[in-house]
Amino acid sequence: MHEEIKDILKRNNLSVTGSREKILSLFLSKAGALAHGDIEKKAGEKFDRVTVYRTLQTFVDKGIIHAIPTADNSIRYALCKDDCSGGHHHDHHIHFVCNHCGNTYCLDDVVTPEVRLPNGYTTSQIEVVVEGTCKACNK
Amino acid sequence: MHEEIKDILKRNNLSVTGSREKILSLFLSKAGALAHGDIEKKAGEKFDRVTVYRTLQTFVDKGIIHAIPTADNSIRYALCKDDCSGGHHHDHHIHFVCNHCGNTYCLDDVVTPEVRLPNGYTTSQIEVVVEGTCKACNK
DNA sequence: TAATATTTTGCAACAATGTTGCTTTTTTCC
DNA sequence: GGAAAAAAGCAACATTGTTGCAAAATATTA
Ligand SMILES: [Mn+2]
Ligand SMILES: [Mn+2]
Ligand SMILES: [Zn+2]
Ligand SMILES: [Zn+2]
Repeated sequence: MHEEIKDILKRNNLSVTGSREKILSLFLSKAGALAHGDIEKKAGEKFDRVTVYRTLQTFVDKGIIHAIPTADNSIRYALCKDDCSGGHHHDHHIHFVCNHCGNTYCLDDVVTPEVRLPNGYTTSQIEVVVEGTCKACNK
Repeated sequence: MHEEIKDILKRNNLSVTGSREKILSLFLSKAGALAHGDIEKKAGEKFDRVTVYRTLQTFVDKGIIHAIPTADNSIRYALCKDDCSGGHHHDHHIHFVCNHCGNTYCLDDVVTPEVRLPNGYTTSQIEVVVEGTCKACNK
């Protein structure tokens, strides 16, 4: 596990530092997405608030994580699939926010649907966020 | 025009006040959505910042406007169609953010697409935000 | 219309979130 | 191990959002 983290950092030409290891480990040990606040709380005792911001920004720039926009206006982040490396994001999946447990998941197998726009509009990206009750909470 | 504003407020059991008239007029005179910041700037000389927040919240509660989540995490608001009144929102349209002019539009004629979720998930709401270049900017 | 009850506003104070410059520390590379 | 480069910490600040309360405006009733 620990080696995997170093691998990810090196693969992205990032130096291996405590905060990066810590924050990356948070993502790897959690299925869903993490809100900025969660990360700050869990990493914040050991690392400065500013460092958390800069680390997350670095990870987004490198294509290691991606931001998920939600209705309550609190950014969440989740790990990208491997083919996002290099600063270009290719996340063609949708996101699911559970109103019951509050978790946010990447539904990697659900492809973003086609959207027929009126004439004149051109598309560069489509974001789909579904709200509802997740698998675990429906049991 | 001014009578229309009063009508909307009265229909929603809201008392007619300066800030509500002003903010509502901003929405009626603009095709697209307004960011909170825009509203604060345009209404802020005359009204307190807190009043702007409370007015927008009131409008959302009443179903006069709805919030649009965007990737840059700045809430935008747009007028609801008439059938939203009463605090229940029924906005089954998608939103379009133009990367060129920065405007955000409700595409009222584009119905939210069906999304096939994995077994176990249940849906209560679907948000679709498309980014690209708008009609006006493509000309 | 005037008096009263209700609602809204502004203000102040505060909390939370995000940003920047600069110095010190850590990491990388030779 | 030492030099160069990168990251972290710190402090200060800016922006955004929230709350309680007194004053003002609006609605209601007589
Ligand atoms: Mn995702
Ligand atoms: Mn809309
Ligand atoms: Zn759940
Ligand atoms: Zn445009």
